[in-house]
Amino acid sequence: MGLIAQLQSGIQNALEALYQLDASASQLVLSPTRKEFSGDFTLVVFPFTKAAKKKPEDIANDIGNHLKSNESLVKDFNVIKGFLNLEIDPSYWVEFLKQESTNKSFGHLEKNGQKVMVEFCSPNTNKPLHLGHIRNILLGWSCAKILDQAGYEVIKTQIINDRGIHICKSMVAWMETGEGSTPESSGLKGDHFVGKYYVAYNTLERAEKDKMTAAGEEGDAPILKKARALLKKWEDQDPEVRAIWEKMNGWVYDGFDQTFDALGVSFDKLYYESDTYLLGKKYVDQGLESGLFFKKEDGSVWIDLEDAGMDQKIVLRADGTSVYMTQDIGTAQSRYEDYKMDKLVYVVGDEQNYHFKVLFEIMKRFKANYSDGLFHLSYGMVDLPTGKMKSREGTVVDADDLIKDVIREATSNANERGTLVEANDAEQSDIFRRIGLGALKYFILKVNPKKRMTFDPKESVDLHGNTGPYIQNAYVRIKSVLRKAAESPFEASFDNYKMEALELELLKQLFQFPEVVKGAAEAYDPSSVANYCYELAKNYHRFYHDHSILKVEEAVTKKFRLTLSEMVAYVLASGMNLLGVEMPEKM
RNA sequence: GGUCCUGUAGCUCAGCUGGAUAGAGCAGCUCACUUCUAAUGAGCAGGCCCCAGGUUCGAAUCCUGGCGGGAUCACCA
Repeated sequence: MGLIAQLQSGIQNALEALYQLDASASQLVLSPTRKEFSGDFTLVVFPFTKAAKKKPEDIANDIGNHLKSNESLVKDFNVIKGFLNLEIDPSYWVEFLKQESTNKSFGHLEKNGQKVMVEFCSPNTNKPLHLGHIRNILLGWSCAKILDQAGYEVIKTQIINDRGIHICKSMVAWMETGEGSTPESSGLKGDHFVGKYYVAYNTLERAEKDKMTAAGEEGDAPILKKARALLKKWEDQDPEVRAIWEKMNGWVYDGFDQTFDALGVSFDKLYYESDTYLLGKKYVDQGLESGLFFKKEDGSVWIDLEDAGMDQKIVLRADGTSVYMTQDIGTAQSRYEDYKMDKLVYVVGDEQNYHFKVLFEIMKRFKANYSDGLFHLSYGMVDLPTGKMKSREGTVVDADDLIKDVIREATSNANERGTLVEANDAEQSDIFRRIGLGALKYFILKVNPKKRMTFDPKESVDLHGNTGPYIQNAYVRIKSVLRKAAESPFEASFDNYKMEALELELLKQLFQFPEVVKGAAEAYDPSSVANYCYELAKNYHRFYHDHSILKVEEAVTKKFRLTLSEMVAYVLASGMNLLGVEMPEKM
């Protein structure tokens, strides 16, 4: 039984013995004692005043005394107002360190036999990735890591939006103005190359439209008509068009792969919309048969969700073609056929909240096996200090540029400090990469996903304060001490060690880690892990500042502090790994 | 207009399943490197937790109603 559960059952026994009260564990608010009071865990006794018919202070004292004499864990207690502060026998914490410091799977929850699929990134293939995708990718990746560590089997996937009018626009522009150029011939990364033609298309269309307006003509620009014709040919499987489409998409995928590599992310399975966009139709037929859907006079198919507080929603056009919802129904079902997952998480921006609310309701009515496990990890838009990112105004922050910038910043910062002279170039650039990306990833993931966030490029590469590098630095400090310690090995046991306040605090924090992982997995929220890592690093920095490790005389103290440090390093690395952040050994 | 999200220090954010005197970082001002790395630590200053009611022994946290910001209410994806 865990410590908390043991305390709770002790308190239950106390309440039963003292007041014949039958309290459920959930009624027992047992929280870590606030720093300004002494004790380890605090029980709030106000809820029992009515049933026990006593003053809060008396109840707290009664329970405290009962626990002290019946629970060996509880060494002492104090009462302030209605708060019972319990002090755990310090040997418990020392024993905890002894046990868990060698546990290579500390913070890994037991396998629960469930499968979860996480969809994230899901780009269009007509332009490069930008800052918004980065938030999406980091959230999805981190979420997948957290779920994996919380005991799930995780399948990472994305749906690639590789068809539609926007792709055809890039194609038209390239066919008209590209003159056979390629990413190689132009020295551009594939996705940027194709993106260039998407921009070119928009410029062309606007120019044509302006000319038409000036001439008093109405209607669509000729180039738009060409793009539409291309889409029609694509849908009719025209081999020539398909070949160009495949070639251009191939360039884009090459480019994306480089960005994914740079970010250190990967996927287990890719779904392409060109394969899936027709999948939903058979479910429309099923829905019609079962009466879930209904047909309007024009032949379009709808579902009525008004009894669930939503509107009517179209699921098939009158001409029999799919809409977004049709595709998502089909894709979800086909994923289930592929993987039989228990849960399905979509990492998609919050502008699609309503879409997913409707989709999940439909899947529930379809009685899909995984419908209780559907979750939309919705995140807010990323703003710049100057306002919204707008592609028309050229204020979009490109993903590749951003990655380069943060690494460059980490590099120049480190060179200024000049502490890495002994490392060779390859080592150095790897360290700078870890620091730069650590800064970027932490900066984005520390914010609660639901919140719209402001991204200040200057602040994102800041290496002081509540940042990724600050946490990495705590790890590096430990590693440096451990390296030095390894030079003169010694044996000692710290069984009877008497801890300093900061040491106890660090241990209690380490103790929390599995709970943090569990909570983050339940809430699909990496920011709680980020904040935990920060608090742990902060306490370690303070400990490191106040207490020597290698310079203390007593072998017992030295051993304890080394072991404690080692475990802090392990948990920091493990926690940051959940955010997709790699730790440098030196910095 | 309906629905959903959001509002905490000058700025960026924690805390929100109700608990003790609301916390960090940045920016500003002090101080501490002959040290296991100062990418650090200690301190000062900075708050009608958007407003008004309600529930409660207790509200930043829950409820109601406002106000500000955002999204959405497409046969685009």
